[in-house]
Amino acid sequence: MEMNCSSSSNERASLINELTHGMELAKRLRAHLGLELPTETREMLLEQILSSFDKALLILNSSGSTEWPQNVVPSSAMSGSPISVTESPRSEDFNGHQESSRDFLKRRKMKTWWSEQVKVNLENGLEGPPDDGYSWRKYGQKDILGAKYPRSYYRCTYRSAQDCWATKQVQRSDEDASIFDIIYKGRHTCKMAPCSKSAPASPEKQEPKQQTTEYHQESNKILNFQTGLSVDIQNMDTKEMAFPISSTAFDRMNIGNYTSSPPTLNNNYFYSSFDPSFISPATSEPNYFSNSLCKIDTFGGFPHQPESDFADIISVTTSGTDFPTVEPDLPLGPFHFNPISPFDNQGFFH
DNA sequence: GGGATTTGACCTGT
DNA sequence: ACAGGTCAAATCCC
Repeated sequence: MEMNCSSSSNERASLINELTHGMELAKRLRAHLGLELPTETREMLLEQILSSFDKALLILNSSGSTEWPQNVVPSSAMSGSPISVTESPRSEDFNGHQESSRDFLKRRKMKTWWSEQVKVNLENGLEGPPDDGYSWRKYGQKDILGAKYPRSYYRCTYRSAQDCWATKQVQRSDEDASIFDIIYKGRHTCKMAPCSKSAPASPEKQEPKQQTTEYHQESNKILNFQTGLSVDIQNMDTKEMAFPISSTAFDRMNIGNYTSSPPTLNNNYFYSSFDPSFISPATSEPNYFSNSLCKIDTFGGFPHQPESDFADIISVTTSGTDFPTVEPDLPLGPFHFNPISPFDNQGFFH
């Protein structure tokens, strides 16, 4: 899966093709979405997915590299999206691409945490948020002042084994017990155990004394909840729709038939999905995507950073809608490390 | 018995 | 001093 600066034009063309394909997928998804999300939210999410692809194409085109295929149709012209990139407060610079891609990337590398709200269908017996595809170990629970429910703290099961420092906090919403606020900190650097593990992860017990075995029993459903289990993203904090594509949103687009992936992988998710070496022509092959993701070597160096580094929070908004987590001290964020990142292209940075 | 969870103690920042 | 976050021994569960 090595795909570095010397990637061939063909590979880049594939990347763009996949981006284009992804956009088409999003559009299809928009057409077939269920009724779980409020219409507004659903539309917003999807439009952002589309506009994000839009931006990705823009970035590719504005990379300045003449090596890039020019057959990309940037902008909404292709997506037909009624919402342009100006939708995002911080993306306005993208209009007329006044903002350089580098500047754009600079902005993107700030956030070290992100949150999302997950709504569960209590009727299904779930006591906690859905399995997000990772294996978490609970290491603490704390009553939070003014909060109705305690906050649970989780860390990656493979913290010691693989030096993976991803953590998350889960707290049930005061207003709506079916909503869980999940804050992810750090990204997974672990090469996860087989994603096939329908495993379990985060049976958040938010209500003391309540058992959550039902949650585990529902894990299979969770892994397929795109097909019906109502675990919805509600992270539509519109205060900062800066970067429309949310990993979670993207994941939930179901490229790879896996819809509950956490943002932590998302950068990898995002790009890997366009990696010709990872993706089969039929991107919808069940599990293929997920498995390939699991094998992605994530951004080097990160795992060795103390957890406290994650506290370097720049943006204070929730927003699973943001492109998540890029280490502030990483020179170029995810793009820098992603093997297929167009931004590794020398032409782009130099 | 081993891994996961619980929970009081401890640490850290404000 | 207080609240939030983490540790780690005790406990639970398979």
